[in-house]
Amino acid sequence: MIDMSDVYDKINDLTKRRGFVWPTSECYGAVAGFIDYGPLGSMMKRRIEDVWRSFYVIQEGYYEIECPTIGQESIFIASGHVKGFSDKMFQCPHCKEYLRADHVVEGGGIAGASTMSEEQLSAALAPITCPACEEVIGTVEVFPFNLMFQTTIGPGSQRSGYLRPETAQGMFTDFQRLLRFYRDKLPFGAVQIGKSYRNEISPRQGMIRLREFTQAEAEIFVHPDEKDHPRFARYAGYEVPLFGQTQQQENSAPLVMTMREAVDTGIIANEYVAYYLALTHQLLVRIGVKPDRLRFRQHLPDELAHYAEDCWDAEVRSDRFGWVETVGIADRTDYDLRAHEKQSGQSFTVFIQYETPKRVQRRRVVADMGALGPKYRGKAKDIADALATTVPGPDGITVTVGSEQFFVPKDLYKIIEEEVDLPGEEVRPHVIEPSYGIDRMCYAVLEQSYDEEIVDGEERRVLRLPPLVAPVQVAVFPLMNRDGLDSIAEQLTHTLHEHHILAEYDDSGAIGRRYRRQDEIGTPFCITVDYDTREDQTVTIRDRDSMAQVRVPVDRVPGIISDLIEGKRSFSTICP
RNA sequence: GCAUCGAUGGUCUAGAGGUAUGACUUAGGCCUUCCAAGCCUAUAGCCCGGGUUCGAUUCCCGGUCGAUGCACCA
Repeated sequence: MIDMSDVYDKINDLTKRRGFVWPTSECYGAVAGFIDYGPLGSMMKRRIEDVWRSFYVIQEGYYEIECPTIGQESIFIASGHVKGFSDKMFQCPHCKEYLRADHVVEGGGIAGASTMSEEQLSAALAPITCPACEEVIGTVEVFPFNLMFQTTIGPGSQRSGYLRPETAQGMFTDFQRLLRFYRDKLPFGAVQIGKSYRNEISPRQGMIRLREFTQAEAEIFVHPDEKDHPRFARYAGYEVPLFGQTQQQENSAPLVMTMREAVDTGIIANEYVAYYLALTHQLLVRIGVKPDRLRFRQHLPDELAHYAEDCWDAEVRSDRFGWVETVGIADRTDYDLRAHEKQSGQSFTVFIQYETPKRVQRRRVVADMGALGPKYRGKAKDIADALATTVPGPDGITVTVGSEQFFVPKDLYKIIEEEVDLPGEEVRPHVIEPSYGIDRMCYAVLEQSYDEEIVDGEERRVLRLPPLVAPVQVAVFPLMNRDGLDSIAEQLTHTLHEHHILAEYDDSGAIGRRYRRQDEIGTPFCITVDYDTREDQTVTIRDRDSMAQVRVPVDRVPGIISDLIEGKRSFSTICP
């Protein structure tokens, strides 16, 4: 009935007009890839983040941390972003087009381009024709384009720093502190909501692809051999549409199945990943994503990061952009902790006690320091340490210390065979990472909430936002701004504020106009003070979606509105 | 980043080498006893920089932003 084909344009228009999202620093000309959240957008975004917190922090018990958005170079050397987050590019000398060197080389029929050096790529490109202008490329320089914003820390040192391309690294670099905080037990998790930065080459698509964006990420550290979620029962029967590798390859529809089935049949790698798929589904639906516009797509083997065991994207279908990746849920194994261990030289393991100590046979090489000392002098200690980690030969042991080799005859050490009780072992946890793009969630919610209908021959624009995320929670109107109705309405507004409800008072213009104003920004309920209020202390509550009204005593309003916002009851169950 | 097209009050829009039309919105007032009613009044605009010109919002060049395609990215 209503043409929704250019919903994106309508959303863009509405969000600009009504203060949800603005182009940034417009007075100097906006910059692509950056946006400002206006008053209502900031409020809505905050509410969405708070729903996220209610799941991850309150329900799951993973506390939130807050790390700097600028990180020193070592972090991103370890994470692989310094090296791996850059594309090797070149500029076609003829048409000035910037192109991915490896893609063009592969397109030219040469295999293995992804592992080539810049020089090799440059050489390989020379005889290939440019896919943009079809000229033979010829001599060209291949250069790395890193998606990270680089900066320097401090005035003199010129120490290199980067704006973080994801919030995740903070949870990894704080691993040992977090482990202690959670009293040395697995599993535990920490989350972070904050800004991340990627210097996209050509961002478009409004809120979908930004150079500065908000992520909400959880890093859950689990025992590598225990990927059964302790509270899996919560979501075992929860059904989710799964667009697995097989369905994608066979071009078939997503399978709807319970998480129990998905894990048992091996479609999802383990209970942890399945658990957060289901949780994500529940979360996205709660903020206003329609279930029929939501699916979980598994990464195909060639797009799966080499270290990841399994990865699923929650995709939300947009009228304008198709299926948009909005959340990524990955089992990253111990890749990140291992990388930081290597880069920092620190330990990123957890000591796990066995239930009963393990009795093991152990053979130790113990040096006779009384003999080694006089013989090797200053090097005796190093030699003894080296002995401890070697396997003895029949007559002695040859050890390497520094660049020197020493043959240590067998009478200078003793071999001790012993049985010892091992109380436990050092384990490097695996990481389960649900990573949410908050801006994309905001856009999805706006797009899917947008509706138009004809009421009495007039178009009504309404954002059918869930009350939980609507920026303004309730509006209060006096039917007439006189006869004392206005002061009663103002008083009610104050009372609502005292109940921590964001209520907006409006007495300007006809009552119908005021309803429509609130409809357009998604305010779920409007309260009207009329002449009856003066007689019997009742007001009407009007529901945004049905436009229906019920009359209730004014002193019950705060309680009813709170219940409606929190979803403890629905509008249709309100009785006078 | 390349190519094409575009940019006029908050929004939509008319327009011409001589500072701009109309509607909606917003604000104030009148009116109005529940869904953008009516009347009066007001606020508010030619994307930025340079060039041509007596004069440029209009023509030219460059930039910014946006749309589309390519490329890139997720």
